[in-house]
Amino acid sequence: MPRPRNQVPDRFFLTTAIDYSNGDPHLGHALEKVGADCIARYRRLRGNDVHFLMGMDEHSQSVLQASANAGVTPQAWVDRLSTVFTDFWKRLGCSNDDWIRTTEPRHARAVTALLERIKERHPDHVFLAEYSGLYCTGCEEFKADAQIKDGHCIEHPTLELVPTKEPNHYFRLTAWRDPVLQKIENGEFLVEPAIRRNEVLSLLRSGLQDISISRVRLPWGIPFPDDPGQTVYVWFDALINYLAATGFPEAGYEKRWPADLHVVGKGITRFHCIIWPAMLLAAGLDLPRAVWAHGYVQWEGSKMSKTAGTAVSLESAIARHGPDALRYFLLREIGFENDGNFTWERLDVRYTDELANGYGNLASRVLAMIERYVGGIVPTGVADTPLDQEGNARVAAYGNAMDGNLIHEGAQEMWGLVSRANQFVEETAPWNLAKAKDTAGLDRALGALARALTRITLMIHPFIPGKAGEVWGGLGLPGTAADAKWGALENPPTGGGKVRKLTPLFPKPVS
RNA sequence: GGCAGGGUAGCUCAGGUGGUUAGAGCACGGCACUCAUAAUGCCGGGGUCGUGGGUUCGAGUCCCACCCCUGCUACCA
Repeated sequence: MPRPRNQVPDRFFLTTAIDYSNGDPHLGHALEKVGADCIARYRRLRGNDVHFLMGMDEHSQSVLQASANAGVTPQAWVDRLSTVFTDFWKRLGCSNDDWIRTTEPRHARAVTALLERIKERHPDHVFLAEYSGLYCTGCEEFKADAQIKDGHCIEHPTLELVPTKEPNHYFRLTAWRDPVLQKIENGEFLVEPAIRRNEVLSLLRSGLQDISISRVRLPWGIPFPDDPGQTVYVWFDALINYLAATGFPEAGYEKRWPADLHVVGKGITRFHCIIWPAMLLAAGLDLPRAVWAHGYVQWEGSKMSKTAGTAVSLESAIARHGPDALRYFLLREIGFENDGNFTWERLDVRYTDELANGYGNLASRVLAMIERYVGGIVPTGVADTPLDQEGNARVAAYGNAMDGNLIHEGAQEMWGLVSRANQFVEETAPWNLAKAKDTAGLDRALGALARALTRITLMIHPFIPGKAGEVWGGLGLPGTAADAKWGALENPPTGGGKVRKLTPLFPKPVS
């Protein structure tokens, strides 16, 4: 399959879905942010000029209602949530370059400009029509089928739903079905993984309807151009954040647009893979190169969303073993493709087994042997040991996997090298070399182990940037792991650094 | 209902176009080692490959039926 995003190797504009501000962040939000951050960090390692965007979706009826329930103004409500979200993402080590909020002026400007641009190019693609639906007087909004049970609103089963019509502005989505379909089919616009691509394709093939893009009676939104009585429907509004963050419509936005990758949840592919590209085509703008739709975090096999999400708070999940451990768990156990289960037991197992006994212990034993047997200076030497050879193969396979956003497979390659490094320790038995005063043998073995640990550290850095950074320092390497480039992974620095022993990176809880 | 994906060791999963004793990691049992966070390495036990038929010299791998799970099925985001 062609990968057009690699046509521009230097620049990489990466986004996550903007989070909906109707409640506190949970593990599901965290998976997406951490996964995208892992990709962003990997891309920097690859040498791309990464621009990483995250943000908040702050309009809509639900936000208005949530703020009313809390007894505060909508603005105060979203201000607070924006802070809560950014604090969590900072604690989890997210390296986003920008944080956009749909209540910002730069966003409203872009929404208005995009609508104007569509109307200019295709005057009949934005038009007025009647929207009819079932209106709940309790919620003061139209209800979708999924929100209706036995002919009544789920929230207000005692009230009658009122069939209502209102004039809405519509977008002629149907006109763009074939162009969007074609761009997905020919690989110009990638929808990944394949299961999501198939879903989107079948949706497109089964036909589309024009969509309503405005709402009356909803003050909490962006005013619809030339129609002060209506606001822009929240989804039409929200998608444009990716473009707004490039500075659109101001000159210079083309330096960032199009996005190279939109990371989203599997539930919102039709907005990102059908409606959004249609909007862009109508406005004569380039499509993003790719959308990656990840799965969900589940709890005991069922959805962990707003309702069930209270089972595990993000706060407690971070507190268990620290932010790096949670990042690692989400990416390793849950993965970035299928759904996965969160359980405390699995979190503990991954932590103890892979981080403490695996990576942490390897770092600990390598640094200790360098300290004890060769005076704490990393030996220089020729990278021709079996461990170096294994490293070459693992690094190459890691790169292939990570290039395709298969971060789960990337992690597997990294673990393959950890395993081989531990074997290498047993094979060379440096403690015996030391007894035999075989300094050449010690240099050769410990030099190879230092190079392997350097490679492992760089490969694991996108997953656990904090702890990997500590090991980088422990190896006495120049600069930081975050600034290191691919060359350091292919040909790790050949020694000379002064090691520094570390306190255990992943202490085991005493129990 | 329709479309799509899946049901393989206790757990999480690998197993292109059918072919020697079905694999990995974790968990479990034994042995070895001591540099390391009682860590690591080696060996081993453990599976009627959802069910029932069929094609074939031979099927986890193809065909049919059935059971179960998951996702999508268009304006909650």
